[in-house]
Amino acid sequence: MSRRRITLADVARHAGVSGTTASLVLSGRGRELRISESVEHRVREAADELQYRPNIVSVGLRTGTTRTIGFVSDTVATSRLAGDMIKGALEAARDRGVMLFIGETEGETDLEQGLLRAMHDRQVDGIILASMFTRTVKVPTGLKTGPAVLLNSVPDRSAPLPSIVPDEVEAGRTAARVLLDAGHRAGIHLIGAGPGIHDVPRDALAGVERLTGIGEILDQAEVTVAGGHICSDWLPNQGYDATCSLLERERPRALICLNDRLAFGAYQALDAFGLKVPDDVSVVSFDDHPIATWVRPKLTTIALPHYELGRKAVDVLFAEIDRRRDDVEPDKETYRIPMSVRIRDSVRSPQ
Amino acid sequence: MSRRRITLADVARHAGVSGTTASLVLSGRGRELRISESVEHRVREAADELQYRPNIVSVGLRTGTTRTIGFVSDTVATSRLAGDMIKGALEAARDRGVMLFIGETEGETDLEQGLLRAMHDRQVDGIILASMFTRTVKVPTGLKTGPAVLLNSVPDRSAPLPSIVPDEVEAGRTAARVLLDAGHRAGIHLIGAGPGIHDVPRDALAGVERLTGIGEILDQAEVTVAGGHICSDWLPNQGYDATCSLLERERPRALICLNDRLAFGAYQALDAFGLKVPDDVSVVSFDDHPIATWVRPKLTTIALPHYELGRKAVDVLFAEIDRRRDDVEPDKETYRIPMSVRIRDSVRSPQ
DNA sequence: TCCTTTCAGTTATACGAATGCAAAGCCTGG
DNA sequence: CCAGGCTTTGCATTCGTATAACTGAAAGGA
Repeated sequence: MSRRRITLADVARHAGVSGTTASLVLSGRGRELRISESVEHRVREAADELQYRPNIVSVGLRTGTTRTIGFVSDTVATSRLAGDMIKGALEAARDRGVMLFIGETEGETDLEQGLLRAMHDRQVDGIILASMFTRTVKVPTGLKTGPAVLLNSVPDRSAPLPSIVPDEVEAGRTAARVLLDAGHRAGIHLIGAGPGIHDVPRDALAGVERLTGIGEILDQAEVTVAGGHICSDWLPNQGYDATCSLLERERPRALICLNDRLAFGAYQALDAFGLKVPDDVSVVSFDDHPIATWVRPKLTTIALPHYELGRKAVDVLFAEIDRRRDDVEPDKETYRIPMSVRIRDSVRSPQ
Repeated sequence: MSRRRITLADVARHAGVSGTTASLVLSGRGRELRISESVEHRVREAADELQYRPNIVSVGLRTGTTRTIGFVSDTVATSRLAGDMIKGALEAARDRGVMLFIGETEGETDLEQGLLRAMHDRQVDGIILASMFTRTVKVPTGLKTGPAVLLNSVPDRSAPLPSIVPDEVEAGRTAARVLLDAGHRAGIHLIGAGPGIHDVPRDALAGVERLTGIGEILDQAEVTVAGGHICSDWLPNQGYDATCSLLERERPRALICLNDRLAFGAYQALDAFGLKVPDDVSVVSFDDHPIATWVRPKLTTIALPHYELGRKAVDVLFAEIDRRRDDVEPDKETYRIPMSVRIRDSVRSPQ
């Protein structure tokens, strides 16, 4: 096909110097190692002219660093959430000249192991283990060797690792404040979880934390939640069913839906009962799924910061890589990324 | 940190043979090169015991093949479409023991160039250039060097490349047949494009092809489209507006929406006018976006085969890699992946 | 004058696996 | 008992880059 790639040796020959000299110049250490200005210039010229690009595979073999990180998630396709997280990670990586391997485990341990091994075989500089919904995970052994970060999940006691999660408790507080600020004091119902703090779908750490935040603010205001309805999955039809069964019993003034898909179902149920959002019932929700702007009226929701989560994961990972290099003790902090509210048209004061 | 990786030399030493022998055995060429059974066994034992894994970076340097491919798309986050395509590609890659680099160009040529270069620097075995909506693309120079495949786009005359696209024309035919089979003969309106074959959003190849298929079948049945309404973006609010302006003028019996998000908007408009789907108006659409199963009644739609597109791209890419290796002339075929209909509850016979 | 520094690079080697070539061991037939 | 062929294994080199160690010449100091 096209002719052979240009190597460092070609550049050196073209500039009439040794490979070492060319290497020194191009890795920017020419100055400190006393390469003369003229030689430095010659080498740079030659590299430019030949369009030299270092072969990263070779550098990887020699130095052990490949400017490559792995992004392993349990599911990439389930929702666009993953997409935004990957996008954030991708951009942060690009800023550093680093490439991203991606892999998907589908929650299966052996696939996960295989993937982590495949990545280590390729000498990745670090790994991001991402989860598609916030939860506690057992850290796989394959992660304990090199630099790693948990994204959207926190480690159980098995191993300390830095982790990045959305600040769900604060999001819960925000949601409650939105309703209080609008003047709601009664008839507030939860859709998807509650009323107890542990009435959440299995492993749904986000649920627990959102409820915690909600409860905290409502308690402070001495407002009590009128009721809650747990759903096993946070999907539209469950939101619909839960809301219907609520509406058969009583007339709520406000709904806090645990995510936007539930809220979408709730909209449908309210519509079926001839109730208007926000005149009859206010709705506030979580995630800022695209559908939140598609429904009428548009949904006020507390946004998951997927993009920022992805970016932050890369930042923390590189900090971790640096501390390992410098032999500093590893990070094990949990970074909470703020979730900001998107005020739209689904909340109004009662009356 | 943990102790040094096990290398081939360790295995050889442990088995009491030379590196060559160990290499031969482990690369499966022991038989053909007549390594004795006992030695072969010893080497395998040693490799097992030490948990040897070949360092792919090294192999990459030596052989030039890294068991890695690049997946470059214009946007990964815009919709979940990308997610499914990546998922398909990922699984097909995993079946081959290959890893995937991903990158995003955001449609910018210089980012694209940088990415392609970064991938070549890492000696990828091939590249998939994916587009998030079906269109014609100018093949970037960086792709002409190595094996490459176009996904969800076709090359312009600048260079021949194999490409994978959904079979949109046939999808259009299917949509038309769905309505004809239900007995619709009049009052069929298009939302999002039409009535002319080139009344589509800029670059929306999918639009042209869907319209072609629709027109073909309706013509055969001597049915004429009652009207069409082009939308600049295929988003819910545009579907809403288009449908509202239609409903102000006349009463349609069936809508063909050019995608599910438009259909969602159409649902809202129909609802606002007090019209019921499917009793008053049938709706058929394209894509099979998750929302198609969330709306009530569920939407009959012709599904984009994202997952299959991703898989096929990897298959074709590897076929291409093989033919380059064997010096066979390159592939330049366009592979059309069938789009299958998801019959749900939004179509009923008129009357 | 002789020895030490500094300068401005170069030579040699390593990273881990693959592979062409050579050679050692074994067997068989004369 | 040995030549010659086959079988089995090892040595040395290669991929492209980084880097420790070294060198030859000039300059500086006693």
